Amino acid sequence: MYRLFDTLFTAYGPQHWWPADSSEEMMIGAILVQNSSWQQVSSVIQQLRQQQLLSFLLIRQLPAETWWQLLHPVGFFRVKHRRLKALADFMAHFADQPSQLFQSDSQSLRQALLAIPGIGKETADAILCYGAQRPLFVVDKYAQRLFSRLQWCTEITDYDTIQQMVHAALPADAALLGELHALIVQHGKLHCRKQANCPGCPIPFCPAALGIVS
DNA sequence: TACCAGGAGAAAA
DNA sequence: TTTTCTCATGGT
Repeated sequence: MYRLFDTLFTAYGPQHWWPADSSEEMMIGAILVQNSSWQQVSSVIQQLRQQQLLSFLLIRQLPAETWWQLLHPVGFFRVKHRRLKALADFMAHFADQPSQLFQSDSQSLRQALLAIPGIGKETADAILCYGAQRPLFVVDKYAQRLFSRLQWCTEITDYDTIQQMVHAALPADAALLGELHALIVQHGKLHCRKQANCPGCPIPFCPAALGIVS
């Protein structure tokens, strides 16, 4: 796992995740990016920032139709508004201050986030890692695909097993685990796409890149 | 044209 | 319990 991190870091350099100006923006972005490209989400967030709409309060106050229009470019705009609303309702219990929410220990924080409709393990761990600086590896399709091609797991290995594998191999360091996830996403976009044949893959020990397996 | 993107949850089997 | 379907726009 260290070798993978070093290889990816050498190839791509620091990724500077999560690209957000505040924890509030980070949490909103985590919902918006679900099953969507960051390119689309980034432009929407930029618009929201310019209009000073990146606020849990305004998510609660403005009518759904307004948010549907604002979120339209990222897709799933009705679903994502509903999820943002659920998150904003939850944050009202913490005066809309992520810093208040993040005072809890990691386990109860994760359970609380997972209890919010629309926040699953990946989104919860992203908020914990990048928002609250907790040492949790975010498992996504890119990680599963890469580890599968490295023959460290299969394509149906579940989230918890993959996460535990990474946690067992690396120190409990939020910056390190966050950087690894970001590097894997960057690598996935460039060389490890779903139906790609890994052209130009910088991982010398990847069986798929070597053509050993498909 | 078809596939895919920094998922999650409900419904069906 | 596991698999399938739904949500939806935009880039490649």
